[in-house]
Parts: sequence; structure tokens; C-alpha cells
Amino acid sequence: MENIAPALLDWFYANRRILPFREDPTPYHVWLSEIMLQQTRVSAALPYYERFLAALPDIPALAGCEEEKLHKLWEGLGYYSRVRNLQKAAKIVCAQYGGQLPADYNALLALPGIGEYTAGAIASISFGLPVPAVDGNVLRVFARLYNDPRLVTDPQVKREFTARVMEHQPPAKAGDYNQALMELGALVCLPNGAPLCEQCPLGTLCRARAAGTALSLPQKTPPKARRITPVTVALVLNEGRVLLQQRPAKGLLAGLWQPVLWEDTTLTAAETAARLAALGLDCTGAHFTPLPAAKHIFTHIEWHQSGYFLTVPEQPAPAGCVWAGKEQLEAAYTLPGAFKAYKKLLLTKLL
DNA sequence: AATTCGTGGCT
DNA sequence: TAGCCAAGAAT
Repeated sequence: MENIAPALLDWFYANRRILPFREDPTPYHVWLSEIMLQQTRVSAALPYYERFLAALPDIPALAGCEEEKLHKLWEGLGYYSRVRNLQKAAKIVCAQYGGQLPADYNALLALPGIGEYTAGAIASISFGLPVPAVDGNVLRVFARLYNDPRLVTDPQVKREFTARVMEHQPPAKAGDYNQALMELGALVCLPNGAPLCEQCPLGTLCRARAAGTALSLPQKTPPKARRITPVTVALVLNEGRVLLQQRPAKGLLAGLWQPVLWEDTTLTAAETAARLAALGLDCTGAHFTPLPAAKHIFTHIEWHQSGYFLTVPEQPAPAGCVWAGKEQLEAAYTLPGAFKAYKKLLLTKLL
């Protein structure tokens, strides 16, 4: 196939979006943006990007940040291990590279949270190195460009696609080329519906367009069905404060805070009272008012939440728990978006 | 290789 | 509504 780079780059220079991490593409800026953009839309990441950089303007600041503050900066973005790995890597960069990201693909790849795509993105965009950066956009563009019906989720197929990507890459403009492919995927060669083929700079080269198969590409393995998990939530209140517990350090929503809850079970008021008593909580005189049902859908799990709110006598928080007032709930403790419905309800009860 | 990690917008 | 899927990585 004819080299796509000239037409692609012309289109990119004329149509690329103005994005903050493109304005000043230092290694740190590109790194942060790439981590935030993993499995995340640009529009969702942008406000987080600005706020994060304002709070932690350089790698040493990131390395030295307290974990709870770090979580708070990521609150609502999801995949929270990204930000913990980001800091782990920052500490390594400070200890081993004098606080500067190494201009080396394999050294980048060795850092926590940086995989093949992200290493390639940083190396090419920030350091100008001629390496690939193959994300979902690029796989879609190439599946259509070559009218290739194989599963792009297959690692072997992905390697072949990567080789094709490199056949077209101009070594002196690796970063622009990689970004142009992603930008084309984001703005023209759209997933989930009709691609805008009439606007595509590669339209005359695209084999899927010629064959009329673009809508059915790329091919992917069908996702596994989600499992449904019942969750019982207890909004335990006292004097304008709510009882929060910290989740385990590993697994789903690791280390974040939540109302007291039990997974895999729907409890009656009496059963909830017994569980609270088992935590060491004095519920004398408490009235258990049912909460409205709330559903939260993760990629692989569906939480069907129900529960109660109740007011208890003043007492110390049980082990692993804290009493949090409205201000602390908003500024100090990180609650995942899964509890958005109950958090909103909570804020109305905490004055 | 398959699973586990969030969340939100679009269709 | 319910499914799809987004600038993926770790295990």
C-alpha cells in the first residue's frame, strides 16, 4: 500500500484539536495525559489534567504527594491503580533518573503503569523517538485501512498491525504520525456507528471503504457478561457526620473510602443492625430508614445497592472507620463514583 | 491467555 | 433501555 503519512500529516496539521498537553508537551505532561487517557475520553480527562498539574506541577512534587491527596485528585476518574502506579514511577524516576523521565523506550516500559502503548506515546511525542504507539484508535484505523477482519484483541494480530503502523511511520515525525493516527480515529474513523469516510484523508486508500465493510470493523472478542453483586449500605450518622470505612488495599476500588457496607448480600434492617453491632457500634435507639435502591455498573460487575440510614449515639469510630463531616467528605476522603447516589443523599443530611 | 481493574457519554 | 467502548496495564 502507498505510504499514508503525507496525506495523514497534512490532515492532522489542519484538523488537530488544541489540547493542553499538546501546548507544552514536556515528558511529564505527556506522561500524565497518557495515563489519564487510558480507557478514558479526552473530554472526561481534561479537567482532571488541569487540576492535577496545578497541584503537582512536576515529578518531584508527584513523588512527594500524600496518598490521600493523590486519590482525591483522581476521584471520579476510575482505575485508581493508575494514579498509584504514577506515583510509584515518579519515585523511581527521582531515585534513578534525577527526576527526569528517561528518553528510552525500554526504560519507560519498565516503569509502573507504563505499558507498550504509553511507553511509545511518551518516547515518540515527547522525545521524538521512532517507535509505535498503538492504541484502540490505531487498531481501528488499520483494521479498516487494510480491511482486516481478524480479531484486533489477539496479541499476535496486534503485533502484525504494529508492524504495518511502522511501515508507514516517518522516523523524523514519529510523534506527529502517532498522534495523527489517534486523532483520525477519534475524529473521523469513528467506532460505534458510522465513520465519517467522506472526510477521511485516507479515503482513497481505505480497503474497508472500498469493500463497504468499515461498519463491521474492527472485529473484537465479545465481552464477558457482568456478574450481579447485591450490596447493602449503611449510612450511619451522628451529629452531622457519617461513618466511613476504608476499602482493602487490593482489589476493586482499593484503599478508597465508602459508607459502611457489605457485598454479596442484601440484608434486612435487623441483619444490618446485627452486623453493625458486630463491628462494635452502639446502635441504641436507632431507627433504620430504607435507602432508595441504586445501581452502579462497572465494566465487569453490577452492584445492586440498597440499605438504610440511621442515627446512632456519639461514640468513637470502629477500627478501620472514621467519622467524616461534610467538609471532610468533600475535601479529604475519596469516595468512588459508585456511591454517587448515596453521597448526594448524604450531603443533604450533613447540613 | 484470560481476568481484573471505573466511569460516563453516545446510540 | 441496555450495550458499546474510550490515547491500556497488571497479573
